[in-house]
Amino acid sequence: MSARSLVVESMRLGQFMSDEISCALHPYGLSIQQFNVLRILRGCKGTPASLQYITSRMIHKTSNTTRIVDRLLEKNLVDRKPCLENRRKIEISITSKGLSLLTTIDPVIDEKENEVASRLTNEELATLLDNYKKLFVTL
Amino acid sequence: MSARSLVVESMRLGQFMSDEISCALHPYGLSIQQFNVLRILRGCKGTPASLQYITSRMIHKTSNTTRIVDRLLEKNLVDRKPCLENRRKIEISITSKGLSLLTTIDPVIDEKENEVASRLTNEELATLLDNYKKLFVTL
DNA sequence: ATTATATATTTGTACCTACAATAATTGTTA
DNA sequence: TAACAATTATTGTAGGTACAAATATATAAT
Repeated sequence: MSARSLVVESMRLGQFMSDEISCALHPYGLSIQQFNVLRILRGCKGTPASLQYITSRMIHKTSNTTRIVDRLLEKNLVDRKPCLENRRKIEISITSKGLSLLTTIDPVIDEKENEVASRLTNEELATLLDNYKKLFVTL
Repeated sequence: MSARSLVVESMRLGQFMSDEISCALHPYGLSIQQFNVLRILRGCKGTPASLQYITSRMIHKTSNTTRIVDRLLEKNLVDRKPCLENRRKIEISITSKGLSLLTTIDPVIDEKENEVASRLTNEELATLLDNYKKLFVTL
């Protein structure tokens, strides 16, 4: 019986977290996936990323990264150039407009994350993350 | 730092659970949401449900239940009738075809749920569910 | 070198989510 | 009762997910 609860409540919690972040991002016109891609690109510190690399770091592994990047391009938050060494690849990088948008959003997301996490003690949080690891040993 | 992990890993876990179930449902041509609606209707034990009621019991609160029910109707898994007492409402019920499909699928889902849950001891599972409750006290 | 295979991205389609607007019906109230 | 508000469901639209197929390029094999 609690096997079912585990599955259902995990999905509910994931949805809850996703809703919290989506809602905080809404005023900035970014979806959670667009935000994610921007943060991945910032983490590259200037080195442009391929679509493949971005996809590998996303939560939804089968997201269609091409189309998410399309929307970031329309807003001039990222650049897209063909890769000269390997013409199958494209090089995607965050623009200064994208970086400054992230700088604005950062504290908002940090606060939201801390607010949610504050409902658990440090010990509870550590235990929870530990149990997560046991649950998806796959991959 | 682990505040961010909490949010991100909770989303990942939710996605993982959702993928596991979706994958198990795939051979039966049902999406996880369609399956959910069928199970909600079975729980009504003959009493037809309104769209509103179904929506209130779904994981994604803003799902467009009208359109999910449309797809179940096309497959003759549910019935839809206008409600005579309140003509704004409609009455949705599961058909015998829907019930027998659920009977077929039940053991497959049970096994999947048990398989995932078996990665934790009973005590870990109880602790996990307990922490979930602390996390979404909202609503 | 030509063919086959692998890699990297794009495109297509069905379904879903989120949000807003609309329409129909019912309830309330002045 | 007429006007206004609330309830219930439907429709519209933009963005996303999942899966499969297509395209282009690169690498390997014969």
